[in-house]
Amino acid sequence: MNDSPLNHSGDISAPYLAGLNAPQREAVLNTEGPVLVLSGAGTGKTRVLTTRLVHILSTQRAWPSQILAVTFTNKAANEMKGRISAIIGRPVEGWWLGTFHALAARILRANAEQVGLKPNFTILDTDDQLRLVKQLIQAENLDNQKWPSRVVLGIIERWKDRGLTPERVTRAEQAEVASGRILDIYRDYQARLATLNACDFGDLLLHNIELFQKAPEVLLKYQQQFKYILVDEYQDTNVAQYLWLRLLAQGHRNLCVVGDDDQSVYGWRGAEVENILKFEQDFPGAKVVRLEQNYRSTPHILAAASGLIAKNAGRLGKTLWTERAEGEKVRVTSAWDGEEEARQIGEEVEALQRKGHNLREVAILVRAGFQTREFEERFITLGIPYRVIGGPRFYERLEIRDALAYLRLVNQPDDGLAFERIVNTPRRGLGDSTVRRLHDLARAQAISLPEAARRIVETDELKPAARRSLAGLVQDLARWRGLAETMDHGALAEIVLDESGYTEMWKQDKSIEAPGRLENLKELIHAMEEFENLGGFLEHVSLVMENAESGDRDQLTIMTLHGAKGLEFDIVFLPGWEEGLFPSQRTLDENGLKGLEEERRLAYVGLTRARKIAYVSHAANRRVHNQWQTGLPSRFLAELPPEHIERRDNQTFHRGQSRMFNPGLSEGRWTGASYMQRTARKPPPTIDATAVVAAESPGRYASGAKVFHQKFGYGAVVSAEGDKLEIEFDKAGRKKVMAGFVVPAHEAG
DNA sequence: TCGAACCAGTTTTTT
DNA sequence: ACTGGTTCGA
Repeated sequence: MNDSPLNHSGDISAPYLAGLNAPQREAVLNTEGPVLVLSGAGTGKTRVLTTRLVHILSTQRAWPSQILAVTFTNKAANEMKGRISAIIGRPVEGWWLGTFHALAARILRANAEQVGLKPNFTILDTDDQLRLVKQLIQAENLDNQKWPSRVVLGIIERWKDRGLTPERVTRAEQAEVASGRILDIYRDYQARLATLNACDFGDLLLHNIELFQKAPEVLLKYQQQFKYILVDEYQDTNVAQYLWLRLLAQGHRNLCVVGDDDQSVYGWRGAEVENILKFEQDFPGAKVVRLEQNYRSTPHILAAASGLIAKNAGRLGKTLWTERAEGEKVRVTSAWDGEEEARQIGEEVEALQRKGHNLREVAILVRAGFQTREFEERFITLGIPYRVIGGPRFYERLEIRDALAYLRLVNQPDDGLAFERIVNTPRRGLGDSTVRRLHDLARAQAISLPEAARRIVETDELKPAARRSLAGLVQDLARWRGLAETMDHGALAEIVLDESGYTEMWKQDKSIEAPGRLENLKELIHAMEEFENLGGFLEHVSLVMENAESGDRDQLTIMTLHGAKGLEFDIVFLPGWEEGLFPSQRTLDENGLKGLEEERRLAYVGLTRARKIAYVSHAANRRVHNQWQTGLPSRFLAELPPEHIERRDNQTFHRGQSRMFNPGLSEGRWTGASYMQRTARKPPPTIDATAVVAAESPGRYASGAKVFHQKFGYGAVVSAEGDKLEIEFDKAGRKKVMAGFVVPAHEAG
């Protein structure tokens, strides 16, 4: 079936093709050979993806089992499933449609022995990973202060993202981090995972790759099976995922990747924009389709976003256009501090409400999680219903992880990490010293921790009390395992939590969270009932667990820019556009220009979420970690094309504002940490209009001039450079301050 | 073994 | 300011 799809006259008139524009059709109909679909924001990407799958299926090019469709998130996978089943009129069954990790896990379960795992291997959660790494750091006598487990795990994960097993980490690279000590940890870590019959998320991919290399016949089988491969959000793939795809795609070479290089915002966790940038080289003869017609935003929003992203170098380049009516310009406002910014947005939201806008269609997109607080506080006082997306997930909660640890132990008797987690929860008098003993024994005998427990209770190694207690636990576990043979897993879970005393522990607990935790445990058991067996449930938990979506009530959404990728709203507020916060100083420090470009893409993502109106704002002062900082307007503000934005400065602030915008922000004159200065501890007062007006005439502060600052009090100018003053304050010491925020001392009042 | 006292580190997040 | 982790003393 290698002739052009266009020869199939039936294709063109198929009902599912109706309403697609020309490039979209091309993306759907070019089924053979490598295809790169560059889909800008709001160009109907998901529609193209699903239609393409339906097309392949309904022209009988392949069976569902011969199509591999890969997404990053379960949400995306579920959405795709839902849309496909809506078109084909039956549930999506027998498809290979899922996340990279879920699909890789499926392949790995079927071939686990080939890479030294048992098919019932455990997939570790982040918590397990961290505890493991911490143990290894201590065992290696590495300075825990200098190398916190989170950092070490991060390094290991970045290596894994790049497909580097310990043997493949280069010398140069290992020398960079703690003279190779981290590599030792990495090696230990992998060894421990092997003995635990466990793997982490990165391993799912790496073991697949190893499997494919070790067992070419297995690879061949999958290569032949997957006639068509489809990848969503290709710009977010890391090297390991790329290698995995490349291996699988070498059979039929029908690889279609969809993505947008301008929306690559996950570099910090290993994504490589380069994957999408070099797709045409990797897959010679690749057909490139550009989806550029935007169906989402107004021309002003689109132009503002396009103008901004045009500052990035090394793009594949797209020109988004729309047939939509002009709409409104992007509104830019300023505030004295974060509180005022929240107040302004709150007022605007109320105004929108009065105009009849549904709050479901309003979102506030922030750079960092801590920014949500100010808005929450404001909305509570105003009585505006809201929801914050991105809190702790159900399966990350303490009580859920504990309960799961019990269940994992029933499912996999040698799960050492689960054992360690619950050995003294609830309290059983089995503290550090006992656990250390178990570890020693386990290491000496090369057995698992639970196995060590099973053996040690047969000896007089432990004190009678500890021995009795541990023996009780060992017996319980064995008994539960026996029950698992015959009993429904939901009922079993209840018994386990009951008999272990875990439920009782929370009933006794008088803290305010305890009732909620008991609720969650009930919910957990409820969730289990939907699964065939315990193993299936645990797999689901580690790989496929979703946040329970709160219903679509009439409430506005607060979330991070990262979280908003792929979503859209009528009205979007983008607060906190200040140097240091957005672009984030840390990204700038760590990744330089590359980091800046990623931040800019994030800004682009934010703007393009809006269908009708986008509000951008910044505050001159902001409390971060309870310290007041003075922030300059983000350079991204200066990069928005002026003809597509509308300044909506409130009157008190207007004059000071214009000063803040002007001085050559886009010239990159100021770099690094000087963008944000740490200032005093007390909150800034509301702005005094006279102060701003007074500062209007430039150059009036000569060295030595006495000035007054709202926050710092009186001081003398040390030096002045344009708008930036360095001032020796009487009380607050030497600070760098914008001229707009001081008045001559004699005018202070 | 456990609670109180102290101390460091605070972006983004999925699987 | 707050949290989570570690350390120290009872």
